[in-house]
Amino acid sequence: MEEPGVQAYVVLGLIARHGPMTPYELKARVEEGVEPFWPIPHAQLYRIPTRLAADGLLREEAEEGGRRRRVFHVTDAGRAALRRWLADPGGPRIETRDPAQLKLFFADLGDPDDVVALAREQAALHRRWLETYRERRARLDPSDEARLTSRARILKLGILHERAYVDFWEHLAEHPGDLDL
Amino acid sequence: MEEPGVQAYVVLGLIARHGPMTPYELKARVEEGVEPFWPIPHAQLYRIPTRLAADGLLREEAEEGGRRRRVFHVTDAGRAALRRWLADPGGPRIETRDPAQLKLFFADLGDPDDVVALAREQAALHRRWLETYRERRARLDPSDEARLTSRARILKLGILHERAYVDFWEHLAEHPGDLDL
DNA sequence: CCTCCACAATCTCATTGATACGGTCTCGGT
DNA sequence: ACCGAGACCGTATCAATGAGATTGTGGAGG
Repeated sequence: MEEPGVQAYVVLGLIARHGPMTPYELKARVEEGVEPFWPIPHAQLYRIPTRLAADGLLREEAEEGGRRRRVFHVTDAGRAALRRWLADPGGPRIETRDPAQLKLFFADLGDPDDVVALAREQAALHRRWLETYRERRARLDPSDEARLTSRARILKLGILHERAYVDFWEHLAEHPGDLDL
Repeated sequence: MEEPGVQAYVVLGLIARHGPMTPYELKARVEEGVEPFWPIPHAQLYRIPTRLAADGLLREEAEEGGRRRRVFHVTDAGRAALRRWLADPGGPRIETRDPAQLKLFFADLGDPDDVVALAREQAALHRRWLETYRERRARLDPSDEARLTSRARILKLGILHERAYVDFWEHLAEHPGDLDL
């Protein structure tokens, strides 16, 4: 059995938390919550559970009916693997891919006005994300103790994060040429 | 000619700025500066210039000698493509892949102590990055006007960014259970 | 002259990403 | 009851990618 990749733990975790699921529902849950720190293209959400089932970490239960949906359940082995993963503070390096920072990096090769346009665009974009995170946090369900805590925490990080972006790009849009914020 | 991907503009930009280069030197420059916002596995830095040369955006010049190094030069078409790209404020969505945030997201499925260990680890990690960015900014060469500006700006963003991470993880390590920083 | 290590490029191969395609269910209208 | 439309759901396809092993070169020191 190959050591599962990080993506695998996303599906393991989602199923462990919310109960048996089809790949399509996984897709919805990933888009909802996981996307900002670990995007997964939807086709993967059909391939990964298949592999996990072959490794015994999930159990597949075919639904009847023309739309042959496949419902996946966690096995004890799956839960154990998940806990092992959570207990290990290591993992692959964090990665960011931001085309805007790239354009800023190469700004000396282009027109100075390009930077201003870029900054305006990015400021708007990150303001929108900041807003959606704030709203989500406001709408958190206060029942369900453990869930609330972990949800509030990552939203907090998202907000901190987007605030840094907004500050940076807004400042750049309004005071280009100023080197220290 | 296929529309070039983002990675292509990284090599185009680096060669346009620093002059003709071999893939190996590209690798070094990417590791130096681009990695934090657009990582590229080194093998790509051999494949991409080949393709760009086929598209006429680079020109290949084989070096003599047993070590058949290939030096790539920008063409006018290459420079034009680069400027067009820089002038367009759009681009693909920003993406982040952070295993630590993922573990935090699933924290409700594991032992509460795991979070503290994770937070400590991450705080240390991001403190180190914060330090290296600060040092780099201190060591910036004040000659070379345009270069300095764009370099200082992205370092600034990196610092803002890492500071947000450090604040978050440090706080979490010391006051787990506290929901608003 | 030989050895060792950093330098440099390429190869391989399973995995991925992107996306088109093929079904199926539901619901409103007739 | 029948139909059409659009959302829902799953799979197939295929080139591109990522990881990392492998091959080879040049130079410095013994």
